[in-house]
Amino acid sequence: MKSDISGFPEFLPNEQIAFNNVMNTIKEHFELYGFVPMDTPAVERIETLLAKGNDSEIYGLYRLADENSKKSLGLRFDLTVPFARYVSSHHGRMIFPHKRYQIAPVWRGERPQYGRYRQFYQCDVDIIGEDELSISHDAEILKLITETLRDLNIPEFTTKVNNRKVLTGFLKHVIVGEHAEEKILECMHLIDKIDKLSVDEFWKGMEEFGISSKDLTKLKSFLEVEKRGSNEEILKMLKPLNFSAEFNEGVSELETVLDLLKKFGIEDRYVKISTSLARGLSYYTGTVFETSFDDIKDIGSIGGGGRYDDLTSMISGSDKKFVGVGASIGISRMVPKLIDKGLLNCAKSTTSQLLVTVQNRNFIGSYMKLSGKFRRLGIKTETYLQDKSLGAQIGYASRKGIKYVLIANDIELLDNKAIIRNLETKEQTVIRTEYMGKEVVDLLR
RNA sequence: GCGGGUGUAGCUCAGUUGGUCAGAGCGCCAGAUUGUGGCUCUGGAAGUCGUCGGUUCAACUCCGAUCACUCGCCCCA
Repeated sequence: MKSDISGFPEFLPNEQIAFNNVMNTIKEHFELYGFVPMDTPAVERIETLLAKGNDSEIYGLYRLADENSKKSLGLRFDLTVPFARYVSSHHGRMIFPHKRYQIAPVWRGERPQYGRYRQFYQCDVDIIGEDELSISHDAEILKLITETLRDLNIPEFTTKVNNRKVLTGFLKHVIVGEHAEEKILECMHLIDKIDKLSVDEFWKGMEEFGISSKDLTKLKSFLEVEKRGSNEEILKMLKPLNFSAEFNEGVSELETVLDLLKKFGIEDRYVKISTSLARGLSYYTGTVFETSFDDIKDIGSIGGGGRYDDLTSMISGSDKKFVGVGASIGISRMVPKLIDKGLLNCAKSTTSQLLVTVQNRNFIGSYMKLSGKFRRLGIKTETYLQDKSLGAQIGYASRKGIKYVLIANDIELLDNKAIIRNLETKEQTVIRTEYMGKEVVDLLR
């Protein structure tokens, strides 16, 4: 992937087609589950953005042209904050549970590097309810994400699942005193990074939270549970730990979600309990999950999400409570990687199915009319309008990946005859062009 | 925000201690092949060597500045 402006990727035609195919597949799956499209402005008020992110994440701070106005806008850095704002301003006219998806670019003011951009697409799905939302939706979202990724024909992937209450239920008991809440959050983030750190680094970091050595031993065995077997076995080991009521609730929710997934027909191999998974975002309160490729480790996660018990409180002070569960797929990171590795088909530099070649330019109108007949049959058709030899015209089709060319000289044209050549098999078929129907559509498939 | 690297044709890059060093491969265009692409062969177009300044008889080569891109860290998708 090359970008002329650092962090703002651009694709060549064949890559863009591959990217859009991925995006369309995701969109189709989201809609198959009844999620409605949603779009919001690229900018939000700075106050809204700062309610969640920090300054460095907001790429480009724009002040409105009116110098007297104190209002300033910034580019969104995710799709959740705009969604929260949207809900808090339109909830009176929305129907709950509300299911929406949004596939759109976001911008971040971070330094770019491989697999990390300043502009990238997020594919978000969320289900949001007023006051409460069945935990079945957690499983539904996981099912949707799993099926979507599965149907993308990408390499093997696994989704790690956990429940925030499992972690907080434990940590609340071992981290107490001043600033306990912040420390718990920090501690969770450290636990989340356990795979990236060395054993020494990790436990050295843990010491800073003032956890007793007895509790650290507990934590250690707890974190190692995930390495010991199947989800069922892990749950069996977690239950008797009985760290606190909240912990038990988390384990029970985790069990419910996994049980539902089984009932919903999602195979066990796609989902794996990970007791160390927390995810960075602070608003998650229950189920959390994160998906990565099994064999491609250097790009991090390709998607993730979770449950949040209070979406809009960070935006508005209203007493209304909106509970949601959502997920996001990071296609801007995933697609270029798959292209680099040759794991995504990007042989075609065109969406055309047929090229109508032009041999006698005096009949250009007839060729165009003929093209129109194919278009009305739903066949994506190009007419070759440059003054080049037939060989060059076919070469053009071949290089772009157009599978069929139509060849006809003026005599054939007047006789309502044409040759359809399949460039992959070299097969040629003579067709009649006055009344074309299903047989032509089948031929060009 | 902090710390490295690189900048020569559309792309990937080579250019020896400053002195025919402005090159190769791929791609592109044309022809061999007057209705039919990929292969092969032949020929062709294409670069103010990132930019500005300095050192020198001489700079793609050395020095400085600047811009751009890039890789790590932080953070994230």
